[in-house]
Amino acid sequence: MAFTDASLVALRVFREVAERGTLTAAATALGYTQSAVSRQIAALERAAGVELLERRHDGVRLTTAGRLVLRRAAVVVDEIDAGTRELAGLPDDESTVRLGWFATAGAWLVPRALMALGRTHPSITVITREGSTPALVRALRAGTLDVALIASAPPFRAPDDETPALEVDTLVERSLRVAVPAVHPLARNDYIDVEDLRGQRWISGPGDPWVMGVWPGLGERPVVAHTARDWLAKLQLVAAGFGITTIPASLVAVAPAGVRVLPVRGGPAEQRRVLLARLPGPVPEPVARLAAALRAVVVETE
Amino acid sequence: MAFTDASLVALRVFREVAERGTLTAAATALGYTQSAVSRQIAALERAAGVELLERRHDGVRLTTAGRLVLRRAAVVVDEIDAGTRELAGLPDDESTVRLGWFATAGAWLVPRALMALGRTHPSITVITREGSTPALVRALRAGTLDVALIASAPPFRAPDDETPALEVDTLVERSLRVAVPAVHPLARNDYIDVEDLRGQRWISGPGDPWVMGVWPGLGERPVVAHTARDWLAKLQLVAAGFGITTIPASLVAVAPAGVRVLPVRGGPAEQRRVLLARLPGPVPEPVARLAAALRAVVVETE
DNA sequence: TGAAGGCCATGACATCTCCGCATACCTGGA
DNA sequence: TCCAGGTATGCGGAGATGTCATGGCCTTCA
Repeated sequence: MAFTDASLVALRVFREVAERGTLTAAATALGYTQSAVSRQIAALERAAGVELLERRHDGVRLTTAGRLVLRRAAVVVDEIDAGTRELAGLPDDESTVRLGWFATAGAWLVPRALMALGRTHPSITVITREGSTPALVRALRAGTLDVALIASAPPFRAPDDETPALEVDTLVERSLRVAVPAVHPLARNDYIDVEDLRGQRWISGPGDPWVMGVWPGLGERPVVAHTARDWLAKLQLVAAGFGITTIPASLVAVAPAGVRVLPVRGGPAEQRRVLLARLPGPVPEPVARLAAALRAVVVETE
Repeated sequence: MAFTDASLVALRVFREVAERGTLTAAATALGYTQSAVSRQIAALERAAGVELLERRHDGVRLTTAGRLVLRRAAVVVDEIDAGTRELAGLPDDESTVRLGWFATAGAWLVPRALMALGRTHPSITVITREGSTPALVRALRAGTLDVALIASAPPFRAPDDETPALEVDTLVERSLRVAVPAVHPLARNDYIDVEDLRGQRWISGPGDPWVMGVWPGLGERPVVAHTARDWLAKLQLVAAGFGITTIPASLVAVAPAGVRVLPVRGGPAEQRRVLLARLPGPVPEPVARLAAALRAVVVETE
């Protein structure tokens, strides 16, 4: 048994696992049982003669050998898929870009950029997908995305520490702001003093409230009145006066009526970056066009 | 069932079939039965939804779809093999060149070039294989050879008519000569008149005697006393006085004692070319070095 | 501290795939 | 007409690959 005896199915499954970070998730994505995926991976590892995955309590991570195999698997699977299209007489998808984005980018940046790109380069097809930073990074490494918009907060670490390092480009850096109800006392000024944020009722995202939704560094356990993943929901909750929340400056333009978005003074600067990440290597022309469109939107919203 | 469901084994088998030109030959090369190969190909065709091979009485030929699939299969199989080496911790075989050659080139050109290359570029490994022109061309197309030495006779047609056309480079063009026993009456002069070739006893290669071994265009049924595939055998037969044979000028240097190699005057010029062929695309540096070494040998033997 | 819920591995079993063997079939050449 | 060289195919056994059900491990939360 050698790596030569690996099966295409196993390679496909492996790529999916690498992208999802979990055997179970990969299984449901592929319409398999978790058991089947487990066995496929086991078979692939037997063929490779090495552990490809590091099992952890919350899923799996690629080992060094796993990353090697992933690169090969991505090429192989892509080649097979390209052959499939070719046999079907479909055009080469050279003009299709697969873009991933973090939730916030979907509210303004992505649609604007796609509109602009559609006007200037109607021949470019863009397929997009929302995802968390780890999910997007995994998808880039698995070759399932060409490019991804990623959010980054201080201390602005690289999205992952694998090799080869992703090529990361800062699209924009802005200060974090706070969204308050228009009728809220804090809405009277054109800015908010950081001290006034203490004791407020917060609307945060799901999970760790410090991660998203609550002003960082307040040092107190925040009062989280509501949690919501969706920006529209959050902002409507704010508009209705149920609390306040942090918001990136880029969403100012789409804040609904009844919401004021204000900068915060005092305390350390809370910068947020929007990154454009992709695997190192030559940049296909459609990808460059899309990147340019994204940059243009950022600049004109400046 | 879609091309997506093709199996790696099937792709490997298919490449071998494309290279050998015969299911049976591919089977023995792979250690399979002909039956297994036939089924694998059938399965691949079912997956592709198209006939990949045109069945002929003397073997198979690739259809248009077959050529498409072959290109993909070569990439995929190479990728898997590269992954295998990588996992085994072996170095990337970037510095290995796979060279194919026709029988005559093995007597002088290939060993000389390898010696020279070994002196100037000891880090380059060359793996070689002898084969007929069709076999070499198929191997190039299957991605099993990087470059091949091919013999060519008038009217100097391209080695095949598939697309993309092979990149062919004429290494040398020389006139065909005749090897006669040193004691033969024809050996008295420094050349032979074409008329004197009539009625001679010939030592030809196997198969059609006009193809190799007998002077072309004599218009008579030649008297073939012996047939031999091997140059050493042929030349020793000549030396022993059992007949005469045609010989490319490049072998003059290795003709044994008792044999004279003479040019022929009169009649149309019988030119023979040695070609260097490879798939179109970028030329890896080691391949370029090898080509240079081959050219150098040709020039210095001029 | 115990229950729940996320993850992965694995034994049991049904099914399908794939190979070798033997054989049938086709075609061109002696 | 027979032979030689090719490919296709029915048959049976071995192995690969799914599902189901279960078990173990870890973290979280009440």
